[in-house]
Amino acid sequence: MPELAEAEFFRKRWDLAARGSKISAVLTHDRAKIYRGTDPAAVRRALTGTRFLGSEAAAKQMLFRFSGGAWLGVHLGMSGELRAEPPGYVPEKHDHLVLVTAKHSLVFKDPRMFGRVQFHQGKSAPAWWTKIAPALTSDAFTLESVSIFLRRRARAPIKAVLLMQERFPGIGNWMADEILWRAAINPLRLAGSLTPREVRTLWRECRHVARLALDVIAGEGDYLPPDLNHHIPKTWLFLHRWEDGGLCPKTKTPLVRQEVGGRTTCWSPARQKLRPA
DNA sequence: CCAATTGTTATTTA
DNA sequence: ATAAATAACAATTG
Repeated sequence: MPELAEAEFFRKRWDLAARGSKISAVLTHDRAKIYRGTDPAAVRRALTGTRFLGSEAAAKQMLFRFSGGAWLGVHLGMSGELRAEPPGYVPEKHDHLVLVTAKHSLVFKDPRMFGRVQFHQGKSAPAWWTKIAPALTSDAFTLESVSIFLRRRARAPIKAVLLMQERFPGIGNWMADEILWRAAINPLRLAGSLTPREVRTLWRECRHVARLALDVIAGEGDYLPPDLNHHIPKTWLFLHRWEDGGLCPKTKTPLVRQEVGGRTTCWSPARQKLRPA
């Protein structure tokens, strides 16, 4: 489920519920694959008794910071979610990690277990966090960096290239389709075939969709929408991409679905032509 | 039983 | 050797 805006949504859920609180207990499903490379017993030991100091989201990941130099990383994979439950919550089958505070139980649920928990103890943030590419909304995400990247991936479909996290951190399947639809670029076009004008439009729409998605899905300030898709406007491709007989919100013509870059891709043939106009 | 799912990574192919 | 395509991972749902 989660792409960049969803990661921010779930981060805020834990943060607004329990930032500043003491962790009184940590519950783990020790056999769960989300702990690959991490020892759940060590996480329990290290976090119990600490205070939850703050958090950040970047790309599709979240970093939670605790007193004593403890850092908890969460990647939600395909089916992960974070919730804040009342105290006394009893973990269910797929609740692989629960941080207990006086007022809430912070739950990480992930049925498919493509998600991941990482842990680090130290003064500064761990390398697996700091090496994440600069955010789409930051000044470091430049037109030139996109242009160079597209040239290096010239023979791959642009849809597949947008999914590459080392240049487009946090873009997943639906965001890639939304960006290409807004930019009026066919997902099958090879990255190296885009005109300089198209590359600029694509770059601008990456930033635009990232900003819109963050505002609409994760809210602003201390406001958190009641659920992920609560405020998504009908004008977005997002709300029509899985409908049977779905229509393009801009052209009112039928949408098409086809596998591109290994993912089911939705686009509007009337708007996104194979040959540039 | 078959196919599907908003992700990542190892392996295979070109 | 490099880059792109494919399979695999796991669980659930239709």
